[in-house]
Amino acid sequence: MQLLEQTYGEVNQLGGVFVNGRPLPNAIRLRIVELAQLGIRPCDISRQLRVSHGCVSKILARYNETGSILPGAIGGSKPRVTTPNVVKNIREYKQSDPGIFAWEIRDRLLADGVCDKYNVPSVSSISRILRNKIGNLSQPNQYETGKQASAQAGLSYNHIYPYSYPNTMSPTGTKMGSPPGVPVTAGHMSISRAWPSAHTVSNILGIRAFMDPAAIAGTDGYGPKMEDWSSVNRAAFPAAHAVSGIDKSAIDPDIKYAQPSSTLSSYVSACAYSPTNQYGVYSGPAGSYVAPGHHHCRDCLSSWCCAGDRKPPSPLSKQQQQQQHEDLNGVHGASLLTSSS
DNA sequence: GTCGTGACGGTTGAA
DNA sequence: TATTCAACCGTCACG
Repeated sequence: MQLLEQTYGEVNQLGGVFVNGRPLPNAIRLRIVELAQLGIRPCDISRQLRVSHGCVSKILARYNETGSILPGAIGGSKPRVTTPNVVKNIREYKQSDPGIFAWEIRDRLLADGVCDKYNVPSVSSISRILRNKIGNLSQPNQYETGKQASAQAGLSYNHIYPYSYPNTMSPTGTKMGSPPGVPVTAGHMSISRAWPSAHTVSNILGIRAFMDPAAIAGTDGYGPKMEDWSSVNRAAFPAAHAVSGIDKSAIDPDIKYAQPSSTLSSYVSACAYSPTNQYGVYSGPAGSYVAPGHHHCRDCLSSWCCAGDRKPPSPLSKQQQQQQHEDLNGVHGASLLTSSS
């Protein structure tokens, strides 16, 4: 079924081919951003590329926000927050105070700096940890009659406050009424989610090539899995990148999969579809008109890591525009981007 | 006509 | 191994 869809795709109202549930090929995503930066209106981009305007809007918004044209990481789960260290600390808290509530444990994890607000386990997770992992310490099987005190402590909050405590927690997760001045993990904003990002160095280093022609030529392009995509991000473009002084790429949590090692043949960040199907369709001059003068950081092999060197957009030459126009015509015509200058 | 947004049906992959 | 769940996707329709 899935294979069928990937093979044939679907056709939207504009006549464009897409695969439901799957991201557009990076070539098209890139083109959307390119055209937008050329001043072409989203509605025109939508028509030219035969991509729904909602999608164009979404991709552009995402690009403006994160600096990446890449889709986010599809599937999977968030990284586990119940690391051994966290469990260990929870165990200690529980041992020292068998009647401690899960939300109190959560607060203590924050206060003690074991976790920050981005990776602190939820109250329900803590409850689960207490129940499953260290329940035998102070929260024995509820069928047991012994150890009543601790067991009751464990049961009590489960019965009264099953999992959520909206009235006892501040928006920051700080327990209401906790002593003022208790540190609640500040300064982790840049960490974002613990979820690995497409914009991690490992991803960038894994870039092998920019475009998979199959991804551009037709629905075959949807075949590669998301984890095989690598960073095609704002680094390829000269537009503003940092927001509020923060390099968004650094905090962008999009993709979580490292890419196979490779070289960057162009400052246009690579888009590795599948490792076995990577061609530098966009690796050459095509990138030149995308971001004239912008080059990889040679130290990190990333075009985005050094956000500071991003340059403002430069207008295309007529020749470049002509080439781009030709490229555009091929986006949905299976002949896209075989060359550009 | 353009654009932002939410619902929807779908895919994906870790747990 | 199969299922569940929560992330994401692009399209579509609406305002």
